[in-house]
Amino acid sequence: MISTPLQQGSNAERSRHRNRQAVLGQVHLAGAIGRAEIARALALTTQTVSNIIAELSDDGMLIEKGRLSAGRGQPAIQYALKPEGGYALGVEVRPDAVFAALLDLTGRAVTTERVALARTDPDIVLDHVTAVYAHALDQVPRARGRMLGAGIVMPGPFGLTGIAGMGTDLTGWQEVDAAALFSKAIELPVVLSNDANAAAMAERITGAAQEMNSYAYLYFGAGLGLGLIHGGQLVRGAYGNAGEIGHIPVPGPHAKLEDAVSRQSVQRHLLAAELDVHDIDALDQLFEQKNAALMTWLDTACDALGHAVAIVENLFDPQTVVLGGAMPNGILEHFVANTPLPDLSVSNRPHAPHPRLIQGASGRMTATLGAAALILNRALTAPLSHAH
Amino acid sequence: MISTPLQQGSNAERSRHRNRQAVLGQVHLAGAIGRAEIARALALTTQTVSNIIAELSDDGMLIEKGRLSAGRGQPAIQYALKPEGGYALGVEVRPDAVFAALLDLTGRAVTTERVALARTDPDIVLDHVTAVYAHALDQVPRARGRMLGAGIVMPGPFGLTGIAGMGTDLTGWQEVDAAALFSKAIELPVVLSNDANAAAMAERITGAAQEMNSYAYLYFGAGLGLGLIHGGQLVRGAYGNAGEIGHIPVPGPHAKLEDAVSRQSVQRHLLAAELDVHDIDALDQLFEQKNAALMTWLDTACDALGHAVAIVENLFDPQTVVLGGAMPNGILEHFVANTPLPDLSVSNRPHAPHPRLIQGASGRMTATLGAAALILNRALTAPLSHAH
DNA sequence: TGGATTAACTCAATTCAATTGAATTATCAA
DNA sequence: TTGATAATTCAATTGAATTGAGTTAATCCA
Repeated sequence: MISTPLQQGSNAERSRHRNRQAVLGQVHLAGAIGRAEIARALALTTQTVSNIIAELSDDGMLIEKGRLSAGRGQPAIQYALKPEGGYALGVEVRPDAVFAALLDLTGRAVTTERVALARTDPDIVLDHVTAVYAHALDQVPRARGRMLGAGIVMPGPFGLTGIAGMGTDLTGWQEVDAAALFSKAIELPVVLSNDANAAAMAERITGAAQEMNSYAYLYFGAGLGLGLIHGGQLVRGAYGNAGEIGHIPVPGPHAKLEDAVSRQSVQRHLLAAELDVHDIDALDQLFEQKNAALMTWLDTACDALGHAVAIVENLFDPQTVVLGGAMPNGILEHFVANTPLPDLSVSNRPHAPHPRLIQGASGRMTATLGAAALILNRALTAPLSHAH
Repeated sequence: MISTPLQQGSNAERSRHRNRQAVLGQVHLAGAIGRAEIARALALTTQTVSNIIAELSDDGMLIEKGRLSAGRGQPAIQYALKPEGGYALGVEVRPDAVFAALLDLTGRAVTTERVALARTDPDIVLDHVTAVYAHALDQVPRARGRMLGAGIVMPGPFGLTGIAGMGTDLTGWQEVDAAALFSKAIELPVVLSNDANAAAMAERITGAAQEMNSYAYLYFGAGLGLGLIHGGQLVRGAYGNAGEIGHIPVPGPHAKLEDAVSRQSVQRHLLAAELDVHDIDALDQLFEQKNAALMTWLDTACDALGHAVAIVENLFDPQTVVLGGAMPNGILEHFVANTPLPDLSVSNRPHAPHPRLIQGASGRMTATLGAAALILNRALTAPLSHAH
């Protein structure tokens, strides 16, 4: 589970690979863009970008979008990502179900699926994931042969740690190389991640943080998770377990953060008021009804969330903090509007270019889509070089 | 103050630059190493590495160290960094003084200096820094023309933030482009950073974390700071203010972390016991005497530090946490030995390859040396590419 | 002791992917 | 209509890597 990131030298082939990624990234960022502009952004010559664009068009990853006239000079031919140019599979393995989504190159979900899971042994899970993948390819035959890879979300933390066995992790997966197993089963490059990290990446590909390179993401899952993006890449930590913010002790009535802010927390709180709430829709209904028990929970949760924001801001100094996850949209909105933003923070600046707290994606599929986004990000982002 | 990291494409020249960095990095890491081994580590051909080594030797950055026989085959000629091959200036600007150090390519300090500072206006500071630099070059004439750059540490946070004006930041610097001013004054590439981030990098270049790519560093300065290294690079945050861990509220008797763990904290505590302690040596003496007031402070401080470790471990999942800064060595040792390591942490793993908490550099010059290390790291580390 | 084996190293030729420079095209502005 | 501007293309060049065929210096083993 230790990721030993290969320190690699560069040669012509690897340079071209990097430049292709960077060009795709610029196209993705701009939506539609001309070659000369890409060349300026990447400090390459227009000739080079022309060659790369021709190659990418040949590969079916780009389409022409006509010319855009901007003042004097010949109008630039605009290029955009061709949605059918590549696909990423996103899979989320939960204790009771497997979720899957197939995203096209632009990040749009072309098919999604959920299958129930009776047991979580590796064999069973691998079978289901393989089946789900096969089914997705049947649904979208044009994706065959154009798969970029699969992002797979599993409940963290990975490996044996002090917060394992807290109920969220899967039995039977503690000591196996999950990425290798999946990769062998579905014959695709696989990126493994926890829910929060994946969801964080989704915001960069399709969501609220597309123009941002450094941001933090607070994810409502069973617990509370954190995803960190720095320099356009996920900060995964040495063993892939970065972002376990839920287990941090906080001042206040609760022992740790996710006792105050999480789906489990609200369920427990509502149960004490004799309300047995199991899914997002039921929660949404209570929220629409302004249910008193829910409202008191929200108050404490907002305070605790403010605390989480304080920690994250002071530790990472992000451009913004995105709030998302498996919660009703209305409740996310409520959090964004009512979480007290700490004064004592490096992010409390007078002319901040971004709001300190913004709303991200919501709903059941958030992490599943994020899983696929991990793959898309790899295709669309070149690791940035420190300019000198 | 916003760092917009340039997304750059690659070409032959930039590839070579990257490969030179990577080769130097391998040599630095190994101490002495042969070309074929470097080639394997970087996935380059031996011929390429041969060419680069020849170039670097011509440039005076490497020296031959004889042959090392290792089993069969022709013994490899070993290469090592040539100390005189390059120099980095480290400068720390404090409210009352400017510290400077000149490090050679291997990270050894060849000259250090301290000059008192009456005022901290940019003009005054720039004059002093320029003078200190000139003096360093006089002391070490061979460094002339071989300067790689200057790392400059100033009290953070940079820019206008919610924790500005807390007494640590410098007056007159809030709204200037400090890096540009320094760079113009001393005519060197400049990297700006706060004390904790710089000190963190020092551990990677010369200290306790040379083989690590992902670790956290807790720094005792006036307050308590955090430095994060991920993938061999500093996590600076969007505005360069990442790591302000001291301002985080913690459970316990103190409002925020650095009320319990910092130089100011211990000074305040000792003052209540009628002990006026101003420098590290005096503190060390008290520690040697097992002074009762100091010991009670240490007890609370250890608990608070354990809390900081819990946060850092769960948020970053680092290989280790390094403890260092402007404290007597004995006290750092005490902290490393007595800080309670939280059970509820992703770093609490059964077969951890590294201790969870280790001791880093201590003493007054820690951040100054770290400042120079920022420059050396740039020369010795190529940004890592995610292998595919 | 001496040949086989192994691995590091060198030289020359080749290849890849960038840059350079000159020419062409399409639009805007006067 | 004409000149300026900027995007684009084509052909030649360059820089830095790889490839492939030797050469050298050590260990292993008969």
